[in-house]
Amino acid sequence: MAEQAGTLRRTPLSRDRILRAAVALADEAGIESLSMRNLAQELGVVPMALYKHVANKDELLDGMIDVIVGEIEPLVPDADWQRALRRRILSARQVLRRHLWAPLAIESRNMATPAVLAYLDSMVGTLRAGGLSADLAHHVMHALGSRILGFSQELFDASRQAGRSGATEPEPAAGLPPEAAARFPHLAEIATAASHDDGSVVGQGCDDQFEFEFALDLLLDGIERLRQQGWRSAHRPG
Amino acid sequence: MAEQAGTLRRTPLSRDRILRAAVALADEAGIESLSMRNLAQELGVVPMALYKHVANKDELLDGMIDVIVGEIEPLVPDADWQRALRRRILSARQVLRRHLWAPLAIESRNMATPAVLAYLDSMVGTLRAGGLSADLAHHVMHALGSRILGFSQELFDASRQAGRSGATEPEPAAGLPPEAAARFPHLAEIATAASHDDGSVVGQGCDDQFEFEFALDLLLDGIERLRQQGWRSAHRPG
DNA sequence: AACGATAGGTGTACGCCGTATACCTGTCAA
DNA sequence: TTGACAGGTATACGGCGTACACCTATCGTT
Repeated sequence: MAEQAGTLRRTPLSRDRILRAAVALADEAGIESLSMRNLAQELGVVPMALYKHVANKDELLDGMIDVIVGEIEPLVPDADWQRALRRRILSARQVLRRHLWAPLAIESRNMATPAVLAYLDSMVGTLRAGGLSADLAHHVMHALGSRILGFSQELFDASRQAGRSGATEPEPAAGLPPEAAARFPHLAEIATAASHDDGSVVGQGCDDQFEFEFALDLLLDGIERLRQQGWRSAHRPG
Repeated sequence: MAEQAGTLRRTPLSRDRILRAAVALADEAGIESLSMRNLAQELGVVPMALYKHVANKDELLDGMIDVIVGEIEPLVPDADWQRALRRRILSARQVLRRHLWAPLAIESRNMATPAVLAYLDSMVGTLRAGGLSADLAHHVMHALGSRILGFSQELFDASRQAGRSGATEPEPAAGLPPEAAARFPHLAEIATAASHDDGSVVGQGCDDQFEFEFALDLLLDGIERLRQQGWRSAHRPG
């Protein structure tokens, strides 16, 4: 392409090009194969060239997170704070479904990039505009936690596996193996409960999107109830 | 100690001794400095010796998780499912506060060890005994997510920092720096809200334990309400 | 037109990491 | 006495992030 002899130069590196390539590589090959060396190769460049544009790998990861935060739908004003928040969070979730490595990356970082802070700030703004006290809004942000960014760490979660290898298809196998089902009867029972048409098991028949919305609405409804009651923090009544 | 000349042999390795040493090392020095080499040195042994007792580093991490799951208080029967669950989850949280590396380790593993499954199974048992349908119990387990194991991934969390380095003291600094407070007014506002006697900011004055219980109770109360309503899943009415 | 600064890509090397493989050695059953 | 075997050792390989010294094309200034 741009690699012909002599005169034609390769398109130059830039922080932005690096970040987008890194996101693409993590999307396709999994976060565990995102190394400075692999990334450089992908860009047709020697590894150390990257360091002219990003300080180190941690900063690269921060930049990648900023890229995907930038993909979240902007805030849509709505008189109903619950609806506005819900909509944006579900948009964030759609973004993360395209970038399965992101939860692990976010979890492993220190989280202080301006893009993330701006996103969080606007979410708090929605809460305040909806009539929540600063006090309550504070606790709500903690309660929602990573759900605000569109993910939650499930304890039995097929997508975690998928997030490492770049597998996009939904992992065919592995509910409870039969001998485990005998040892853990309650897990076996709920594995087949809430299954769908196919009567399949957790990880197969279990609808991630439904589980996410179920938990989200449980929280949002509880919060709205507190707001209506004019909830005030009663702890450490100093 | 047991290292004297000739006759006295060093106390022999064992899987258990390795796991406990690994947990101790992660507790003290942070998970990022838990390498097979460091661990071996800690045990006065050559790195490859460990591989006679654990298959590889991933299995080591699984074993470490099992160790800490074993530290969680056993289930205390209670007529009130909410109280029983709450008590055990808060016990799990106390355990994790002693092992700040654990959330990151758990998050990064594939999660299928029998010890964890047994723990989850007993929690589901509590829900079922409390009158929740298998269906509802299933969704509840997803909704609680990692909170069942006593942690939640906060987005602004000082303990994540602490979880990497082995710092045990609660990280003195770092609320919002002043120029950030100007750019993110809502964050600045809630940072000082819900502060305590000292009027300090998120990460300083913010009471982790309170935030955890606030979110937990929000969920548990919402669930109990659903149970009383005889909630049934209405989605995908196939 | 010549030049020096500078931005950006290169090459080499260091010290970590996990772990495969082969080897040694002390213990104990036969 | 022997020989199998469990468990600790020695060496080595390929990968990682990245420090450091180097080269080179570009461009504003003289």
